[in-house]
Order: sequence, then structure tokens, then C-alpha cells
Amino acid sequence: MKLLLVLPNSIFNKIQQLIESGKYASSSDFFIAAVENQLLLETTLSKGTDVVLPDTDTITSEKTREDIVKRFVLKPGKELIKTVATPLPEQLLYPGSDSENDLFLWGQINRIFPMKVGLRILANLLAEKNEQYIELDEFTEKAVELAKLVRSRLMAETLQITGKKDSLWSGLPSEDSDKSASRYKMQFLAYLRKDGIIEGGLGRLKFVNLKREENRKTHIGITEKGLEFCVLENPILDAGVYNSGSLSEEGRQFYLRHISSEVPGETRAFVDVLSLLKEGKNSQSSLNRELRKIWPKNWSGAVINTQRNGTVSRLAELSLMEKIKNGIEVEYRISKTGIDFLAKGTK
DNA sequence: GGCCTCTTGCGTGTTTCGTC
DNA sequence: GACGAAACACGCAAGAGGCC
Repeated sequence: MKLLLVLPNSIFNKIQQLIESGKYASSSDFFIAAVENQLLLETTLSKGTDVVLPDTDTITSEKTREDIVKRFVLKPGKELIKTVATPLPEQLLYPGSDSENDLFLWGQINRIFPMKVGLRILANLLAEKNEQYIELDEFTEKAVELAKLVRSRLMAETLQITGKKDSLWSGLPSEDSDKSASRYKMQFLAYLRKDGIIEGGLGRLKFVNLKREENRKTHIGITEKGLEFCVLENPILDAGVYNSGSLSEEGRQFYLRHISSEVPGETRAFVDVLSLLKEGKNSQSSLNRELRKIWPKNWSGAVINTQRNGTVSRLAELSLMEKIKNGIEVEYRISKTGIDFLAKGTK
């Protein structure tokens, strides 16, 4: 949508100076950042702060908002957190399945970073309450509110620094959509099905465990592996670096080691896609065609597409492959790290 | 203007819950 | 036990963004 805006010369000149100094790529970028900041402020103020911190009064400034985000997404003290047991196979296997090799992550989980944010929030809540488990609803509500703030901040920072829309915030819930909040909770975080099976990325990756208490309330705790991944340095959350990817090298290596030993379904998906890339199946259509032969026969074309897309996005985030734009088409290419992972994963 | 890719909102069938 | 309502689980496809 295009808007016609009348500005006093004094304001216009100041904006021009900021653009010329390189802080913004264009006047559009300046206005988008300004509007997003104002909308964020309005939304947060209208909701009050009861969902965030017990000792925070009213969010009245950018600095206060920053403090809240920092307090819940910065590295928690590892020694302050009591971990829980890793989920057992029977908490993960669907009726009729007997092998974790077939447990693919749902394709709509297309980023690891949103789960990292969720883990940070969970760990900080556990540390603050000095508990091993907390109520799932309490965690997910707070995670959604804070993840929205992280997303808004990330959008504004990325626009300022790179001058273009990057997708580092992909997967995090947006301020203006309950649907995206629901998606974040159900797909990236965790929940417990009625039959006791754990769903959601954090659960399927064994970074958290869930249990239903006698009062039927579900509780969530962080596993040892979840805590290890959680406290690893993150360029965005800990250093405010927005141009080196969403995970640190250490974080990427940990994730790969973890899935290799604990999450065979994710390893299988990675190995399947990387093997095909190595064989030269570099386009979306050729990948889909080949994956259809080796992935579950009951998956429709749309499901193959969803699963391929999610796997490719996570692989790219981990630097195991890259996407190269050729005009309007994209070529997938395995990286050196991808080849190394494949060598280890297929041994 | 049209095409391709990717993200994410929505539709639909199934299951669970509450009430009578 | 029957029924309707609500919640859940899964999967599809609309639409935004980028490019020619």
C-alpha cells in the first residue's frame, strides 16, 4: 500500500541526513522502522505487563521494553536450573510406529532460532521460580509475548543495519495475529496430546519434557541437552549481531551432534536431502521427485513439499547448504559443512 | 504482468468434553 | 448412551516478496 505523507521541511531534512549517513537505506525503511516501533509500543502499553514480570510496573519506554526482553532471553545461569529427564520413546512414538527413525519434524518448523528463544524464556522462568517444572500454559503465554517483542526488535534492527528485509524473525509470532501465536506455541514450543504424546519442536527434539499432573494441568521442564543448547552463546540474543546468521558456530555444531545421537528422524531427513543435493538434485522439483521415492509412501505431494521446505530451511540455517537465486528459480547447493555432516551421518 | 519460492493462515475431519 | 459444542491435529493452499 502506498501512502502520501506531508512532512515539515525540518523533519524531512533530518530524515535525509540519517539516510545519507547510512543508518537507513531509504525513506521507506525509515518510516517502516518508525511505524513498527510505534505499533509495538501501542500494543504493549495496551496490554499492560502482567504477562511479563512480577516486578515491572508499566512499560513506558524503549529502554524498559529492552530490559524485559534481555531479562528473559539472555543466557541464564546454568547452575540455577534444575533439569528433567529426557522424554522416553513411548512419549514420542505415534500409535503404530515403532522406530524413531520415522519421526520427522513437521515441515512447518522451518527455523531453529524460534525454539532457541523459547528455551531461553523457559530456562529464565525456571531459574526465577527455582522450580524443576512450571505450568505449560504459563510458559507458553509468556513465551509468546516475549517472542513477539524479539520479533519486532529483530525486524527493526535488521532493517536499520542491512537496509532490507531479512528473514531472521521467521517463525516468531507477530504482534497482530493470534494465528501466528498459536502456530508458535503448537509447532515451535510444545504441548501434550491427550494420549500423552509430546508434540511441538522443543519436545520432539528432546529439549524439554512434559508431564500431566493429577489436576490435569500440564507442566514443562528443560532437559540437560535443552539446557546445554540454551546457554550457548547466540549472536542475535547475546551480542546484538544481526548479519552472521541466527545461530553461533558452536550452536550449529551442538544441534548437529545432538540430533545425531538423540533425534534419528531429524538426522534421517537431513541425510536424505543432503545426499540428493550431493548427487546433483539441486532444484525444488527434482528434490521433491526423489524424496517422494524414499519418504513415507502415504505422504501427498503437498506434504512432501511442506516437509522438503522445512528441512531445507533448517539445513540452510545450520549452514549445511545454501540457496542460490538463479533469476526467479532457486538452486540448492550442499556446503562443505554439509558434506562433512553427511560423511559422519552415514557412517 | 507473470512466475517461482517460501511463509503462515485457514479449512476440515477427528476426538474430547459437557450436559441431559 | 446420545447429542452438540469445543478443542485438537493434520494438511493444504493463499498470498507476499523477489525476480525477470
